[in-house]
Amino acid sequence: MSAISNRRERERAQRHQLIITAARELAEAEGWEAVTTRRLAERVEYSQPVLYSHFNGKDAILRAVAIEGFGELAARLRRARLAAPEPPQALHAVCRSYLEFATEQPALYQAMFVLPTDVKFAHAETPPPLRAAFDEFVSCFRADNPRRELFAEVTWSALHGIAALSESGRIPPNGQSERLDLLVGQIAGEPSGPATP
Amino acid sequence: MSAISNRRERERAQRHQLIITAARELAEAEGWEAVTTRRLAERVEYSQPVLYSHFNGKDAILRAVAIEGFGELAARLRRARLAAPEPPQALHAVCRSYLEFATEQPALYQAMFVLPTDVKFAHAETPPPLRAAFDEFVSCFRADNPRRELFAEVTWSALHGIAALSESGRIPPNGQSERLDLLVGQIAGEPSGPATP
DNA sequence: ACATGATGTCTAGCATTGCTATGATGCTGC
DNA sequence: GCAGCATCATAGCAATGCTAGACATCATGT
Repeated sequence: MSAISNRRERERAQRHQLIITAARELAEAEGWEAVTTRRLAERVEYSQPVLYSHFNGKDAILRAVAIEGFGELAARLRRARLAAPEPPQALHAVCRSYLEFATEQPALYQAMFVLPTDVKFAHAETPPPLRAAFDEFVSCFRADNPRRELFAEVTWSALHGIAALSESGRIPPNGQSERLDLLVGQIAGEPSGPATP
Repeated sequence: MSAISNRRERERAQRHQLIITAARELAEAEGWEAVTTRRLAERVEYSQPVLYSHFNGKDAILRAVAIEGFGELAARLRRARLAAPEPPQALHAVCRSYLEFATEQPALYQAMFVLPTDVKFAHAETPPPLRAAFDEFVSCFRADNPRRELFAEVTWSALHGIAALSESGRIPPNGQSERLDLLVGQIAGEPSGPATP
């Protein structure tokens, strides 16, 4: 009951991850609308019901992909922030990293922040990696700023707007760095140019 | 061939609008995933193929709803801007109007700015109302600002981020006005409080 | 006035989707 | 070696977007 079922459990965990990875790759290659349970099952070389023995449904697979993404995003933002020499540049570095993440892996980003989800944000049951990612934004603002959480929230929202509108073709893909510079400059309170309307 | 076919054409146009309105109401009441061609057909009291004699498919209906929304949004933003006494307050008024629009009609907003679309943005074939809505943001910045289009773009993106994350439950619905005040204050170059990170 | 042709509409059906009940197969533990 | 259980696939369900074909209705020309 020990060695054998250990192996089985290991295989099962591997297959669990295989499904997540396959869904993610398929979405990244052809978009989420191409991720059907049949295609996904064929890709992992099992039949459909196997998917349902691992996940409660397609939504659960999507959620698993998203949570995987939260961890990667948090790590990436943290690296960017720690690599920045000075606090003022940290915000810029983190924001640029965020946009790069969204651009390089659009399907993953969609699963995390665009598609309907029941993952709890800003809540007690929030996945730790997600909270960690948000905290990277918070850490970009001085600890004595009583509204740093609000600043982080607005910064993140603005970045999401840029990423989402760009990805869906609603603003031109070019000019992302100009938008980034302007946003960070204004958020950091350094009006660059004649800003006052 | 004149009077009769005139009447027919009029009836056809009415039905065209009826379909758009029905789709919009149904989406607003139960979300876009509840808008199926069967339910929509039943609601307008015709059979499914009638829908396809007016639109090239479900996507085309969605696009028609979105374009209707662009017109309403443009009118609303314009009213807000013109009602503002001074230029500095115009930006705030327009931004607040935008968020109100998104909050009051979430499904319409989704069709316009979230769901996949092939409507051309910032392009030669951009629907005039859409361009008009964007221009309302541009008009909130001084004409001598050489980057006012960029300012408008970033402002709009940030608002969209706030609207989208709020609607999908990714940031708490409360606190929208604080976010709005902070965003507008920073964009307008008036750091409100200890802003510098 | 009546057949004719076109116009408009519906019934019925197809392929695909997410999901599940049922049955076959093979492994575990005695 | 055999009972029992876990594992997996086949086959099927209801619902979806979309379409072909039959059917009816109505304006028009003789």
